[in-house]
Amino acid sequence: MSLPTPNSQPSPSYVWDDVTDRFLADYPVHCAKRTNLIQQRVMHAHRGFEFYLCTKGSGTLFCGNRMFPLHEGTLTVIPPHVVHRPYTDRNAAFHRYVLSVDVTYMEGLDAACMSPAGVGITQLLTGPDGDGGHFYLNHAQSERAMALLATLEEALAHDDPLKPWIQLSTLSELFVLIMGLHNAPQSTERDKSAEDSLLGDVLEYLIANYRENIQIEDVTKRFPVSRSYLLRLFKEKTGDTIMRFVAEYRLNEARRLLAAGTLSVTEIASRVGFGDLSHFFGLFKKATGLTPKQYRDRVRGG
DNA sequence: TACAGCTTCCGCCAGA
DNA sequence: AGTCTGGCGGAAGCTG
Repeated sequence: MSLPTPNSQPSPSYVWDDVTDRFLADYPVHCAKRTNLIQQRVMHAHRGFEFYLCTKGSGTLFCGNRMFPLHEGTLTVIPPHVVHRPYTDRNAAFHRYVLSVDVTYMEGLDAACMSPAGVGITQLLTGPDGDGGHFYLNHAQSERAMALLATLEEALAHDDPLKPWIQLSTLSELFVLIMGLHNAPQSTERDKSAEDSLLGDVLEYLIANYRENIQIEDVTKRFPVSRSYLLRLFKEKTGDTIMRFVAEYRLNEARRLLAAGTLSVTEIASRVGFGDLSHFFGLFKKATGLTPKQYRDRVRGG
């Protein structure tokens, strides 16, 4: 993504999903098949890689500044510090493997194994634009990826003396599989519908302009579809309305600035696009349970 | 895809 | 001056 900071200034304050971070500190590699409803329904980021293989159902994954369709056989690589959020129908089954790998583990792999060009797996998986990747696996690739993840999940669940080796071998094969997908870029565009393309453009516009006074009318004028169609499509694909999406994005940026900088609350509200302070305070408290100043004091105090 | 009518919520303002 | 709350009108959003 091209969020302003994560990759250039990794800051603990930016990574508000510190639950995952603490978990990864204790368990650098974690893999689980999940069939429950998605719990994490806010935009978040953490310091580990996340590999997201959808095995049943459908949805959408907001990742960086892009929106990827999720359905059986899609695999998404989410690099550290990239803000993401899955959206799925709350009433339909959605199965996925979620593999998390801490950066320290990846750095260990880089130290042990470097390509002839001097490029490590961390850099390869992160990709040139820092956004990771999104792939459509064919049946054989999907079956192989699922088998690897199932083996890894099983190995991690037991105290087997071979656990580190199984971990290493399954991850290695998975990474090689992913790098093969990287080298076949045409497959990433397969099945990409006009709707997904439009939605991607809309997201790009919203993220590029979130600091401005965005109005629905400006958005609908910019894209060659009707207002009602755009609102409906956005809600259907993301689960959020356009203005809620923008508000959430602004709040995330405000949290980062509150924790990281010395700007006043008023200045931060203005910088992230909240023209109205009372509205900012209201939304912030609703999202965090704290006023902006309380949030800053708490984060910086400990 | 467009429209209309209704509900929700954003942004302006005043004030603590 | 900066932070925060609450009321109100209009814009945004939802749905048939």
